[in-house]
Amino acid sequence: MTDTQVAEIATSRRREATRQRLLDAAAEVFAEVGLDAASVEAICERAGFTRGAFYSNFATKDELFLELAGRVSRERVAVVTERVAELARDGVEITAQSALEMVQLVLGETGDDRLGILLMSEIRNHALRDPALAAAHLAQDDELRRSVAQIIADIGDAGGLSLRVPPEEAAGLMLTVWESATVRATMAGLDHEQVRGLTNAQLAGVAQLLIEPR
Amino acid sequence: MTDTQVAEIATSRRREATRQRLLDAAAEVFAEVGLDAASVEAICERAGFTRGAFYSNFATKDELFLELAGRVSRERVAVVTERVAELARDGVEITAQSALEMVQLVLGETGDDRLGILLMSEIRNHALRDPALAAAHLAQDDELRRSVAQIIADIGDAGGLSLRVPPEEAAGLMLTVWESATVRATMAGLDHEQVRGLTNAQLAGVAQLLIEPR
DNA sequence: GTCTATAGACAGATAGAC
DNA sequence: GTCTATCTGTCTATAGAC
Repeated sequence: MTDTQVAEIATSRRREATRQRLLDAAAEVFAEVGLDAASVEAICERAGFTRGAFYSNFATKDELFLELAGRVSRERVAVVTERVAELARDGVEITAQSALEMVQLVLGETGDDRLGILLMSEIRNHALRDPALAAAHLAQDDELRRSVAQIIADIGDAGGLSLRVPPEEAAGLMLTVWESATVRATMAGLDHEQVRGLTNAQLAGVAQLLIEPR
Repeated sequence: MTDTQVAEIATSRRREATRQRLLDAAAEVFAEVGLDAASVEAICERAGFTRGAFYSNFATKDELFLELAGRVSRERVAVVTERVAELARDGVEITAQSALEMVQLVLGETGDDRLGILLMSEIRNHALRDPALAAAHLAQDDELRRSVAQIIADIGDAGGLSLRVPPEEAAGLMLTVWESATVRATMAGLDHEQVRGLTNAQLAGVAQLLIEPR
């Protein structure tokens, strides 16, 4: 390996760190004031850089937002798929009233924080007007649904309970209710724990609806 | 009545018309580009006024947005409550498979257009960061839910079918699914009819879940 | 010493408010 | 139509990592 290659790696390491810090700062600022109201200046200030660093790393604010949106969605999917993996690893062992278990598994520690909720809302809002963003958003949403569907199917098999709709539909409904509940609770000004409690309750109710009564 | 009084009424009439035109124009522009990106200039141009007229009627852009948000929510509620009234007037007459009827009644012709969807998303997004807007939004949402719950209860009584959850909960779920479906379909770039079709299908599915199997 | 990521000033454009 | 504030994106000099 030549000296220049070593240098390149070192610099790109530093560069990558700068990128990440800018993305983290942007996430905060976007969540606080929204994409449009967030100035590049404010993002840089939060990250501890000046605008030179910004434009050295991103062509425009939109480009940064796009990358951030992707990151957020991927993280969301990752958390849930991790749960699927856990489930498969430990071997599922669920009893009759697994409605609540299902709930816990779907959102588990995913107790999305306020920042995450605000960011998702911001992304959704912009996706309604930006076809490219919309496509990416919908694709990642589908992936999330498939992951949740997998969990639900596994639980159904293991617990010996039958669902009134296919796992995919059940997953879609659960996710819809989950999002709606978190947004409403956050809007009502509740704190993290309360948001989670309310969301759990809502999800438990839907889970009961989804289970075939015997 | 004196001449000045007549003049005053005429003036306030004209003023009111100006306000409404500004609000209509703002609704369009906000839906198109979002609250922040919508310049007062653009709103005035759309309405056929100059900025002078704007600041004569509204103190700030935010004030106008607040008023518009209220108007949009009230309209939404009005459409649904009107349906409740119709229902009571005509006398309900629904048969076994009233799942779809329920759907039709809930959204009926409410096939919210693209503009309405974008506006609601914009309002929701801002309500997450503005407590005052959030309170108003949640209150109107509750009112809407109560109206729908009323419809559902009526249908339940008339059709002799029992629901697996209280009407309020059923209404909440239907509305959640309704909103989610319209947003997703709109995001996918579907046209008005397709959005409605997809939303109807989703709602029909949920209605089936809500009905007690016999 | 070289190289480049970053700082910070700068220009052009456009916003809101009156 | 004006005035002030602010924002974006560019450009150049430099600090600091190798």
